[in-house]
Amino acid sequence: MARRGDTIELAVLGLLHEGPMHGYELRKRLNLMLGWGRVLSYGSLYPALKKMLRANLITEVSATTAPISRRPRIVYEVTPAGNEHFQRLMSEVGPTAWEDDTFDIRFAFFSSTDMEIRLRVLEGRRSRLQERLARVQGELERTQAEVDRYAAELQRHGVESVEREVRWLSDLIQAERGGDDPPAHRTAGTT
Amino acid sequence: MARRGDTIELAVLGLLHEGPMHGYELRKRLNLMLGWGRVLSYGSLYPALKKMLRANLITEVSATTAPISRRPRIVYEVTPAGNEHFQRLMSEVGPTAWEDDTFDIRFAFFSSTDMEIRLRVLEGRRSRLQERLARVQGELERTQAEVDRYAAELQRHGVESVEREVRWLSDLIQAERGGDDPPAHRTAGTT
DNA sequence: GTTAGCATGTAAGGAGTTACATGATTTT
DNA sequence: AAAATCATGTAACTCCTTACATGCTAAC
Repeated sequence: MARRGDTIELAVLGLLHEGPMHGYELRKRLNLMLGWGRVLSYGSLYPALKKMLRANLITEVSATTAPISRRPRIVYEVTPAGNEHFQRLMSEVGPTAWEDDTFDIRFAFFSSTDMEIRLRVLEGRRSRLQERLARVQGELERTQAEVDRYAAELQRHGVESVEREVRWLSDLIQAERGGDDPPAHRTAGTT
Repeated sequence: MARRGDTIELAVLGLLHEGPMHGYELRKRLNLMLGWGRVLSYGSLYPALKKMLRANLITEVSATTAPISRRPRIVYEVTPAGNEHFQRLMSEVGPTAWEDDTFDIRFAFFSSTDMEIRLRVLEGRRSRLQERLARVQGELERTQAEVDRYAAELQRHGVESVEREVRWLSDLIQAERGGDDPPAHRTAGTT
């Protein structure tokens, strides 16, 4: 049930979807992919991998194309169970499912799910943002007594950013619905 | 030296700058102010307040305007030591000082510091973002082999957002330098 | 041959959340 | 009088980061 810390699990399963990989590489790819927030450390990746091994979500694969002499790199592969788990995590709509990190990871691996789920995630994220927007703007109207200038500017910028993201999500939702080639540039004027 | 968890401390001191407040209210104000990221819980606020009491950064103040019958609300006030600490934290440029949360809090309390520090923080944040931008774009050129469509769209959106923030920061820096009234646009002449 | 980067791991600790526990006050 | 909200707190737990520990391989 989509606990907070399943983020790594989701990311690892998603990446391994592209093919077998070892820990070090997994970490690099991930940090590049989510380079704007926090960065993943070995201290959390390796234990997570072991845990996933034990849970039979991934298996070690003995170097297919590996030159023999290298330091024993442990290459992992998704198991069928892992795949199921991935699909389940992707489709789950727990309370934390729309938070920033979680959303980004889900989005990054959209290719590995179907449209139904993509739409659910996109729409869920959008409503969540719109709720926040409404709440903040409502509370601002009531509390507006004395607003510090800088604090106000921060608010304004925040609101603007969220509004931008809402528009972005709307475009993506339309693209999904219209069956367009996923995202990139919106072609003008289809419904 | 600006550890990660001084965030709450900074926020509390900054808010109490506006006048005495009790815990519950502190929390509400804070969550409104930083409503877009994580939300502060009692479980972290109250212990932090106690710790700050012990460190003599704040003191309990026995209800100035308080109607007597209410449940004993513990109202806090900044001490001179707390004020010094606040100023020190604000001006400190530790490795975590430019991360999202920390930056937002600092920015929100800009009114309580002087321009020199404001510029340092704004410029620091901007360079940090520009570095990230350069690094990511560099790595993208090298790794460009097969980029998944959705992953690429996420990247694009991320880059765009960061670029926007850089422009925002640049405007603010110019305003500070020019001695303009702080931010982008000014609500008619209050204060 | 020594530094830099690849590669895997562990132990300790920080920071904050959840859930629990309590009780007053205001609103319905 | 019940429900909501104000108000303060504690304990357990989760997740992650930091720092440490190790050793191989490539480049200079």
